[in-house]
Amino acid sequence: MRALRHPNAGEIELTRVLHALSDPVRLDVVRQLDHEGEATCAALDCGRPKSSMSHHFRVLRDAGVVRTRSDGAAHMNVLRREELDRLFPGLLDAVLAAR
Amino acid sequence: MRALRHPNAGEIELTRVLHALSDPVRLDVVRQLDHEGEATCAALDCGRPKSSMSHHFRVLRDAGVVRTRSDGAAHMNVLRREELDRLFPGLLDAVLAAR
DNA sequence: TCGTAAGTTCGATAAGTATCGAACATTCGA
DNA sequence: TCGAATGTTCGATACTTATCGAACTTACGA
Repeated sequence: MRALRHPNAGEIELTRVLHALSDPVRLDVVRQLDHEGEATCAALDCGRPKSSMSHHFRVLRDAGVVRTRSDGAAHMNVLRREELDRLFPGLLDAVLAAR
Repeated sequence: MRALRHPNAGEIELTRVLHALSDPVRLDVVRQLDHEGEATCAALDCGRPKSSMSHHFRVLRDAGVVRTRSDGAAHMNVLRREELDRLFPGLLDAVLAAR
C-alpha cells in the first residue's frame, strides 16, 4: 500500500490533537488502542463502513495521535504515547481517564 | 441582558469540551482566563469583531468550559475550573501547560 | 493466478462551523 | 433621557467535516 504520512513530533499541534480527540468515534478508537495496545482498522470499526473508519484513522494520523504501519494487507495502529506524553504531559492520561 | 444558558456539571461532555478547546481563538481565550482569572469579552478580543468573539464565548459556555455572569452591561467570564477538574482531572492542566 | 481480505480514494451529500457586518437589547453615566 | 458601551442575535457566505457506497490498490493464500 502507499506510504502513509505521519507528522513528526515537532509538527504535532495541540489544537489538531484536541480536534482529533473531540469526535466520539475517534475517541472510542483511541480508548481501544490504549487498551489493546495495537489493532487493525477493521478490528476497531464501530459498526461503520470501512470508508468512514479510514477517514477517522486519517484524522488521527494527521494529528499525530496514531501511528500506522503496514503489516501485510493490514494496517496496524498504535497510539503515539511517548511522543504525545512528552509534548503534552498528562493530556492523554486525562482524556483516557475520563469516565 | 438575557439569561445565558450553562450546562450543569452533569451535562458536560468530554467531546464537547475537547472540541471547544480545539480552536486557536478559544484556546487563547482559555489561556487568558486562566491567567487573568476573570475577564470581560471585550478584554479578550483577539483582534476579531464582537460578533465573532460572542460566537466563541457561546461555544465555550455551551461546552461548560466557561461561566459567564452579567456585571452591568458587561459579561464577566471565568473558567469552570473546579467542575472541570472534578469531571476530567488533569485535562485543563495538561492543555494549559502545553507550550 | 484467481479470489479474498484490508484499506484507501473518489464522489456526492448533508450537516456543522467560522467569519463578519448590521441591527438590536441592555446597562450605566452624563 | 440621551448617548455610549457591551454583547447578543440575525443573515449571509465560505469552509470544513462526517457519512456512505462504489471503485480501486495492494497483499496474501489456496
